[in-house]
Amino acid sequence: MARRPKRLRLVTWNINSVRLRLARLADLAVALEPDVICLQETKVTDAEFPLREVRATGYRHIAIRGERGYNGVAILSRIALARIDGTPDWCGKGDCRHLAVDLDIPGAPVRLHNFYVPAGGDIPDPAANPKFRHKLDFVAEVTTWFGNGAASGGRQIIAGDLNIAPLPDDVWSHRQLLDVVSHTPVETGLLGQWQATAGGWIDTMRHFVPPPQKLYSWWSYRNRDWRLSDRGRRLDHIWVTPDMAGTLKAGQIMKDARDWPLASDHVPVCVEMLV
DNA sequence: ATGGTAGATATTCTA
Repeated sequence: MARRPKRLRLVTWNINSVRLRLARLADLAVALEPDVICLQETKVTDAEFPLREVRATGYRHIAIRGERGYNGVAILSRIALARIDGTPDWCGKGDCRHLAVDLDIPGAPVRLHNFYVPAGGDIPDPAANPKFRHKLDFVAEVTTWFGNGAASGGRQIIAGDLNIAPLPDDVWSHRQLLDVVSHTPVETGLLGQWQATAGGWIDTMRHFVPPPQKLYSWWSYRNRDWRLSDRGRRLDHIWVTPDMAGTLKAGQIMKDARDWPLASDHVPVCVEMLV
């Protein structure tokens, strides 16, 4: 007898401090009713992670990898999950930028990766800027890892703040951002190589909203009126392996979240699948 | 060309 497909609504959100924005997380849970939420920049150690408050929003299954003050990723789920141990220590830095879990969908498991790629600093020159060097090395290492078989063996999802806006219509001005970290050709080229692993990951937001429509997920705090100037970039992504193409049902970027009280500079990105 | 804001932490770093 055929298995009844399960709705999987997945959100990725750079929350920029989970402790500061717990109320916004609860709002997100009510507004979108995601089954799984991938968070980046939780900025909290595992010992200090607000587990009780997050469980109270309805997410009983939680995987966390955090450190003090910076970085930090978490996966919150209504679906049971099993954490994947032994993922690489990217660039040997011991920082908290990647979590992988298997979602317990009976008869149809899905592996989920949550990434927070280094932002890369201000100067797009790896010789002059170690943060940019780190970013390029990080993406290259991840690409090698997936290319060497980490992506083989079934359905997988990559979600997270990849800190790269790959397409010309993923930024407010392609021409003006070619020299700006997040949209330089070396970065978009490397991201393309990563995306080409696993037989070609599907960019789910662009599956639903193809170019030349503009699509952003981040607006700087430094713009006085973010909506008026609309100088956005699409830094947050959800990719799926090609064998999941038929599961994609809807996608949306929750732009209104940028106007929430005490907003993050990133907004939630959401995809719905029937898996 | 510059500086603008935000968060965690400690008076500076990261984004």
